[in-house]
Amino acid sequence: MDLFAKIIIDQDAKALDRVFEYKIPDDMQVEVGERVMVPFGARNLQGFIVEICDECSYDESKVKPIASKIENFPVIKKEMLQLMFHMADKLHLKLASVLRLFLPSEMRTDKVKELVVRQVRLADEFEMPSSRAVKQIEIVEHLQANGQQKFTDVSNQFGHAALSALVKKGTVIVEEVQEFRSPEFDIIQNSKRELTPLQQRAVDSICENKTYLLHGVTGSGKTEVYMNLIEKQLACQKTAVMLVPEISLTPQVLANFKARFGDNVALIHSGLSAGERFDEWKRIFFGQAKVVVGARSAIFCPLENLGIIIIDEEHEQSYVSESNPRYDTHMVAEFRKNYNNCALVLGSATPSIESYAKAIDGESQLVEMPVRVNGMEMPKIVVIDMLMEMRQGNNQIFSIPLIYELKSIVEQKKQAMIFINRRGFSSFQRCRQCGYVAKCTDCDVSLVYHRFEDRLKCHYCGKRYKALDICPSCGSRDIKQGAIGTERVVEELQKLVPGVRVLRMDNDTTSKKNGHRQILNEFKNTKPAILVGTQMIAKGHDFEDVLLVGIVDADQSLYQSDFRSIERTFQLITQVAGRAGRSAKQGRVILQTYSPRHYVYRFATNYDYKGFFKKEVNLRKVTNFPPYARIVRILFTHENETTVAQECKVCYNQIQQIKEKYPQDFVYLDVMKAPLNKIKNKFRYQIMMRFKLDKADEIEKEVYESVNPNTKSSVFFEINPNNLS
DNA sequence: AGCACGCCGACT
DNA sequence: GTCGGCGTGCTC
Repeated sequence: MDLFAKIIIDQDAKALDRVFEYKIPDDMQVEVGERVMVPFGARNLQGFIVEICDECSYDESKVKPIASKIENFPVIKKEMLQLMFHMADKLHLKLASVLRLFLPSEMRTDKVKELVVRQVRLADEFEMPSSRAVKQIEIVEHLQANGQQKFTDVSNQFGHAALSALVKKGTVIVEEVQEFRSPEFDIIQNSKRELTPLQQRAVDSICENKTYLLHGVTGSGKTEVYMNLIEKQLACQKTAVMLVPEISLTPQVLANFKARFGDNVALIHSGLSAGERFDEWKRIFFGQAKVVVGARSAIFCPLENLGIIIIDEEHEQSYVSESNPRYDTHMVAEFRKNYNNCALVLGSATPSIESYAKAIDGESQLVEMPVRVNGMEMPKIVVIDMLMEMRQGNNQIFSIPLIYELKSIVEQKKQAMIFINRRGFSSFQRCRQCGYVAKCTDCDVSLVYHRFEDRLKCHYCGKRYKALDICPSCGSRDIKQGAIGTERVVEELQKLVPGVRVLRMDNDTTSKKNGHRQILNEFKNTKPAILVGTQMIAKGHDFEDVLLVGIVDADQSLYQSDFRSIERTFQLITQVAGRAGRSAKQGRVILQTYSPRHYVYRFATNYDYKGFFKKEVNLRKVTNFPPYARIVRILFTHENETTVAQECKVCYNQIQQIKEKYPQDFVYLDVMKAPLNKIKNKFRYQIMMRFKLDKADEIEKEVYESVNPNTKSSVFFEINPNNLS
């Protein structure tokens, strides 16, 4: 009987986003998940088998046979196939574009790369070639000196003829070997430590196949808890994935895991070369690596028999992919947890409002670690009112108290960090006399200043306002758009605090290879020293001699046009503060702000997460924002502006009809140009909507289905987007 | 996506 | 006459 295969063509095009049916040749054995070549129109394309059946639903006379297999095993495992359908359905992504997330790019680029490498080595016993065969002798000597080599390398270096002659004689043996390049890492000793009772309790309470929220203050030793949980799983023959924000995957962290888990661990991070990445993937795929530690995309690793999934710093927005295909790591982790019937641990010192709300509602289990391992107090945070500083005649970046503290640090030959809060590129307008910042009357988020139009705009509803020239609150004309660059801060510091080494760490200085490590090493060995940097200094570096942390302009993240901006500010302060006083001496944090009375600073300085959560979650409830509402953004892009605008409008009209069906649920619906109206010569228009949760799934589904799949524009869906652009 | 088919303008 | 522009439509 004839067999047929349903195949997804590996092309990222809307028109091909469905299964195509092919006949399986009688002499071909295939399985679901395998990668094959198929004739497609005039071409031969790669495809993935997603189903095998004994009849076909397409006109049988038009069905072509599969041309050939690419590997002889399924590259996409069953779980991932289900995940593909799940993601494509929930996030409205193209099937092929989801599949591409599951495979290292090396497998697609360059026609087809082999999973195994042909290697040559000398036979155990052989006769030396005759003295006339110069090339052959060279090869034998080369192999004697260097051991096993790649077939292609030897053949390129010494010529194919000589090598195959040796193979024919049996002098050289060809083998197909998995060759793994292992990534470089610092060698350190296994730092396994005795657990504190609190850590032990956390480890013990995470034992079921549930979702856990591990809320542990900075310095409470969450990493040690994770490592113990992973060891527990390894002991019962299970595997583990641990996700860490890319920015935290420092050489030190990687070395720690390597020291603890040795060859059992595969590390996936952006510093790997393409080849190394592919090799790590192979080790995972074939079961040699049982633990995977990596950034966001590691959630797609082909581990089988998962026992635990850990998402460290779960509140980090980098867990939401912002380029296509857009996905949310939490959602994928939840799927894999259910499929493998294993535990999912979300860890953070400052959980996202959404995750903490779930724990409070009993959807996940809350595990708390409220005390630091070394029993130290959290550093004291001092709030400096920059408006007051200005009124007293200080117009500089640094407040008098901060300069004073910095000088004192230099005298003591200790260290300090200066954190520059710089998020995104959008800027707000602020009155320098009273601290007033303009907000949208409809959305309760800060307005973004658009220099080009000299207007203020709300990025949630598109409402436009006149730019400020007189402050509506105090009548002053002293209004500024403020964002401070790292270079300027360094310059100022060198002027104000002479005789100290000032190091800078930001995207510019860390872009070259190992830049990150170099700067941190230099900082470590220089005293006194000041390290100036952006987000990347906020994460997990422990320097014993850092006794002071300065936060230059905390408000930068507070007045982003984003409903999560207040929460993010709280998270940043807590994290940055955690850098000070990691050793015996208590640290100090100086926080400069123009809005000293904002509630976020009150809660942050008291390290009162729960108080902050209560206040914030209540605000979200009253103003109808997540987790009490859902925001959906549909983005249309096309090179022809009339086309996008028109197609977007048509879609909007459709959704307006849905809105009429659910008048109680819609809080907001509008069409507008996207904040970034044109990118790479493509115009961007968007529909923004917000509706209450009760019927959110139902409404969302109707909204998805109302979008015409045949538009010329590309259409992207985003749910509760982080930043709008 | 990419390739064929097809229907209009300007060139050896 | 025909070469070639890129709009439209199809690929199991």
